[in-house]
This record gives sequence, structure tokens and C-alpha cells, in this order.
Amino acid sequence: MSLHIAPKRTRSVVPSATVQRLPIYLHVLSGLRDRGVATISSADLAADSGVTSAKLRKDLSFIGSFGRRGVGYDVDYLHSVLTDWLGVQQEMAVVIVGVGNLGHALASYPGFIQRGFAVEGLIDNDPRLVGQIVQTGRGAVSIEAPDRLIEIAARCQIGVIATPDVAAQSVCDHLIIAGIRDILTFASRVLVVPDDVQVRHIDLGAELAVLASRPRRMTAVSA
Amino acid sequence: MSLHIAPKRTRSVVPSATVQRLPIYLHVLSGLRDRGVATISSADLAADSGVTSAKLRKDLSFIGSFGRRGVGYDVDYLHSVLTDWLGVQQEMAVVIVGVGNLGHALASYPGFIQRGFAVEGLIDNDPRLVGQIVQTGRGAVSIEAPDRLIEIAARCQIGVIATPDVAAQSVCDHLIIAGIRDILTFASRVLVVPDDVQVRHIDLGAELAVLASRPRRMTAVSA
DNA sequence: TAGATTGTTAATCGATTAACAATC
DNA sequence: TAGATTGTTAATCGATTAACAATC
Repeated sequence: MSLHIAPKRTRSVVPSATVQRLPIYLHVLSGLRDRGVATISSADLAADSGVTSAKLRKDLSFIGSFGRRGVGYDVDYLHSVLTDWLGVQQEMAVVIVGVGNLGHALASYPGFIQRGFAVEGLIDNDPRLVGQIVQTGRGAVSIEAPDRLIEIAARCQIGVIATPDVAAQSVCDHLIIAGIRDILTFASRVLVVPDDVQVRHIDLGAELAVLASRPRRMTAVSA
Repeated sequence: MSLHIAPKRTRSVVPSATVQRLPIYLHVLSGLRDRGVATISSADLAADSGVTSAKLRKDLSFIGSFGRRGVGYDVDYLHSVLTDWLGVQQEMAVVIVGVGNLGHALASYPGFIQRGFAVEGLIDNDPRLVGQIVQTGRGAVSIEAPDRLIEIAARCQIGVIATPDVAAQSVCDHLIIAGIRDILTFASRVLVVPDDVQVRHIDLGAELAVLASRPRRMTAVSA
């Protein structure tokens, strides 16, 4: 139908399953680099990452072509490629709402910094917490009261909801008012959001449920 | 090939994507029941759960047939069906290793109890924590030293690893020695396990990465 | 009966895997 | 060159969606 010239591709779509694995590869590459490994094959890198070599190569193929046939991948180079790619994707400020045990754990979670996320705001409605300083991976952040939520969220790109269930929808609404379009929630409640908002929902109970209900393999032989 | 009589089906395999959603439906049904709603259509229940009605009906079809055509689902009945099904699947004891902020959050996570998981053991290698009592949803549990890990894990079906990365593999090995075959880990490290062990890995950084890299929809019209 | 809604089938979509030509 | 390993294609698998016959 269309005789248009193909649009100047910014970056073609990378499957979300692939995006989820890229940070794993990067993490493994960091370890290899620290141990002085210069080159690695897709088979070895895949084994260290807990995936198959075919999957690893397919994943990398979505962002480019970085290996040498017959040789493998240069660890430093591939590390820098993934760092750049993930970095360009991210460099995002995060506001965490709800600073109980879970919020606290998230705020100090080293993986956030490793991947270029910065915890820019912490909000809690408990007056005993407001004003307290929390050490995040990238610096100290003080806990603020809910009346500053919108102001602070307006400076962030991602909102994390770590409140009790009952507060989740209301917090979500405020984050959206502040302009946030990407939300990660740990509340078991399902959030109602406009179409242009992306919600990622981690339900810890559901994770256990899946573990508990997966068919068990009865054979035990193998690596 | 086989002329055998079909094997007495214990419970045919339910896709893991479906198992992940069943607890959501149950949660929504609990809310409906509390508000006195007697009957609900797949369309409404699906909307409340954040899925499509086709997906909801397909999901339910894997565990049976519980609605009335032209009418919908009886809220109490469907609630009890899902409770039973998930309950039979679960009723499992959990040991949590690593009782920092994250481990603490998990130990007191209400969703565990709601789904029939009981936190039976807490392990940490910090002497200042050992002996402390943590209130879980189902009772008080005291934090034990690592030398009791295997003994305690032997009484559990699921192990949760909430330790720093460096300890994760060693903890994992000990859980496996104790006989645990289902592991949920929050460490960013990839775990090496025998074939008969199921590992579920929650990488919070990766979750953010996916959120940050998903193509944004640029149109904003809609519900 | 007429309208509504389920349960199920078949089509579609996306992700994984196997295999191999390209090439270092 | 011969052996090794990538990047990519095509086949497979599993999950989602649309549509509708069954039936309340």
C-alpha cells in the first residue's frame, strides 16, 4: 500500500522479554570484567546468565551486532554497549511513595543505582517518618509529607507505590496528576489508570503462588 | 500410538500465566463480596481485575466451569472455588533468609497469609538480629542464626532469598541441601541450581528497566 | 421467547528454540 | 585452511484475542 520511504528508525522495537534480560547480561559481564576475562562466547555468557546461547544471541541481535564469529564477544566492549544502551533508555528519577520496610528496602536497593535510576523523592504519611533521612545508593534523601507528593513527583519520571493497599489508588491518581506515566506498584490492588500510563505490578504473593503451582519435575538427574 | 485409557487426570496443567492471575481475581472477588455484590459478569470482573473478559473466561476454563450463561458468576461461589483451588495448590511453609528491610517487608507481607503461605522461619547472620521476634501475618517468629538454616529449611517447602548478592548462591545451596525445591530470590545474581529446583527471580532493577524502555504511547485520548 | 453471557474454538500474536550459512 | 562461533532464519511453542455456538 504505502510507497513511503521507510521512516528513519530511532531504535526499532526491542521485545520486552529481551529488555528484561539485558540487565542480567550486564551484571554477569561486570563480574567477568572484574575477574579479568577479556573475551567470552555466547555459550559461556549464556550459561552464566541462566539462559540458552540462542536466546542470548537473539537478544543481542535486537540492539546490534557486537561479536566476532569464531571468537566471541569482547567483555569490555559488550559491557560498554549494554551500559550505553540501558543508560540511554534510563537515566530516570524515581519517587517512592510509602517508606515502610518495603519502601526502605527499595530506596537503598543497589540495583537501582547500578542501572542509572536515582531515587529523587521519598513520601510517607507517617509524621514520625517525615524529615528522616534515608541513605539511597546515590545520596541522602529526606522523607517528605504527602502534601509535597505532586511537587516532588513532577520532577520524576517513575513512581513506585509501596504503600498499603488502601492508599494505592489515591497515590496513583496523584502521581498521574503530577505527570508521571510509568508506575511500579507492590500493592495487591489493581490500579485504574488512563491508557497512556504504564503500570507494572509486582505481586509477591502471586510469585509464590506460581512457584507453588508449577508442575514439579520428578526426575532429578543432570548438571 | 497409545491405546491406553486416558490417565486419571489429577489436575490438568494450568498455564503459569493463568496461575499468576488467579490471585488477582480472588482479591477482586473478596472486595465484591465485602460490598455485598451477589453476581458479576465476566466483563465486569475482568474490568475490575485489569484484564479482558476473554482472558478471564479462558483462565477460569482451565480450572473448571463455574458461571451461568446469560447470568454471570456467583461471587461467593467463585470466591470459594478460587480459594479452594489456590489453597490446595499452596498451604506451604516459607523460610526467609536475610532479614534486612526487604526480608522484614516480606515477613510481614499480608499477601502471604491471604494466600495460605506461612512464614515458618527467618534466618540472618547478623548477631544483633538473631533472637529478635518478627510479627508475621500468622504469628511471631524469631530470627535464627545461619547454623540453623538447614534444620529449619527442612520443615519448609519454599525458600526466599533476601540477602545481599554475595551470599545468595551459598544460601541457595544450603536450601537445596535441606530439600527445598522452590526458591524465590531477590538477589541480582543468577543462581546455579540442579534441574529439579525451580527458581523464581525478582529483579527490581530489571522491572524498572522494562518500565523505562517500553515504547510510550503518544496518544492520550481515552477512558 | 428474546436478550444476555458463558465456555470454547480457531486465529493471531509474541517469544523461544534449533539449525545453519556466514565468516572470523 | 580447519575449527569455532556468530547472526539470522524458519519452526515451534505458549499466550492472547476475537468470535460465536451453547444455553441460561
